[in-house]
Amino acid sequence: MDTEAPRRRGDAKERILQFAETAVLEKGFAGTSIDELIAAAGITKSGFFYHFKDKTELARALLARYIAHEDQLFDELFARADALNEDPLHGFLVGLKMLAELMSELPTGHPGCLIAAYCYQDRLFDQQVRDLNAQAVLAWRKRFRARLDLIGARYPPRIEVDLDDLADMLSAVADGGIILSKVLKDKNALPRQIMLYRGYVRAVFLGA
Amino acid sequence: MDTEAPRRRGDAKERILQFAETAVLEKGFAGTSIDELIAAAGITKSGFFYHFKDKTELARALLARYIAHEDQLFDELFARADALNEDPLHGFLVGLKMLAELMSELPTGHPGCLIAAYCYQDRLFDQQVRDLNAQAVLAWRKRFRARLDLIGARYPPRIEVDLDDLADMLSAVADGGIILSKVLKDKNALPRQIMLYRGYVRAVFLGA
DNA sequence: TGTACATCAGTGAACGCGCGTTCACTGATGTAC
DNA sequence: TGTACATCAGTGAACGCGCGTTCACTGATGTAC
Repeated sequence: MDTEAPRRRGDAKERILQFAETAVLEKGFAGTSIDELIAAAGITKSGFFYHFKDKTELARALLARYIAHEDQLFDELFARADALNEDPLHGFLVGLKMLAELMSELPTGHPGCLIAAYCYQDRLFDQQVRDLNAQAVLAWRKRFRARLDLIGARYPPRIEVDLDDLADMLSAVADGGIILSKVLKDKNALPRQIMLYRGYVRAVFLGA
Repeated sequence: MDTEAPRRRGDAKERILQFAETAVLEKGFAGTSIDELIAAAGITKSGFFYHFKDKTELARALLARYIAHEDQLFDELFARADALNEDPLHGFLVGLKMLAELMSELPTGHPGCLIAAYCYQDRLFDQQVRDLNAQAVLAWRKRFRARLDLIGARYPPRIEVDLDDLADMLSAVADGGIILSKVLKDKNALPRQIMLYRGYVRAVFLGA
């Protein structure tokens, strides 16, 4: 029943990042010690400082890795959704449904959004990290806004909404849904909120 | 230009709680030291341990105080909104607008939601604190669900939504909006999200 | 009204552990010739 | 193909500061008689 991956020389950095992400989402950055990460990763403290010059470099690497993963996930998910569908509105609605399903398949619920976690401890980080965080949120706004523009060109909105706000709302509902799920220990709260957002988008462009 | 309140004997506990809330929202619980709180409050470390038997008791007191404040705010705000209006739907819509305006009047934006902050470091706290957190979210669901039931009885929904989910969505949009505002350093992001939620509620019960 | 005692709201000094960080060193792997 | 050297991915020991916590004590305020 030993499911641990074998510890190959050279994997340590990625193992550190993996454990660190989980730990930071559970206990915060200041509450996560280098000692516990190296214990989990199976290297010594000096090994840690070989890979990261100090703890703030870990924070930076962690966030950059998280953002890259999320971007890739959204790229792939909406590409798959669009492949099933010509229409930009229906492609988006399918994508949102796939997103909700993906979230409900997570066996122990969503582990948390690192952007949100960092936001609630941002005085611990330098400006570079805060900028990285803001950049990620703006990139998501841009991504979904472009999609909503495409939809709006074909389906004149029935409800007057600002499309930047509607694009931001997906980030907001996702972050808020994650918090609901975590606090209530109900992993379905997040997918239900995403489906509710989907219902709003449908109502905006197709009417009630 | 000295705007500091005079330090009366006996105020120290409340001063600690005040500083602690701000600090915890900016740096997390583990990142906030007792030393900095007593320095800000102007007492010694032993004074801190006179008021709180250990640091986790501070966490508990902080959360209980925050939840009580929020509950009071919602009570008063929706009572005022209802006083202006007979109809439960229009009372709710007015209340949401007042909430959005209240949020936009905060000079430096919303300081953050302690529920969300605790959620992202919940392994730092004991079960009692986690339960307190979950209880608060469930109470808000109950509060807004009761309101939506009242509305639904008079205005049959035009869009099929689960009313518990719609009630939860206000918490989600508020938490998500706070994160947007903080990360983007745009204090209007939160009130705009609240108004967007308001638009959804209107569409559900009045149609597009 | 004065005195005795109790409680409240702290003080001051000490403690030890865990934290992030540094530095000199090393054994395995990769590269040039 | 063998050897010399460089780089990679770490090790081991030490350091000092800041952290949460304890304990014996104290001066101001409140209460009983």
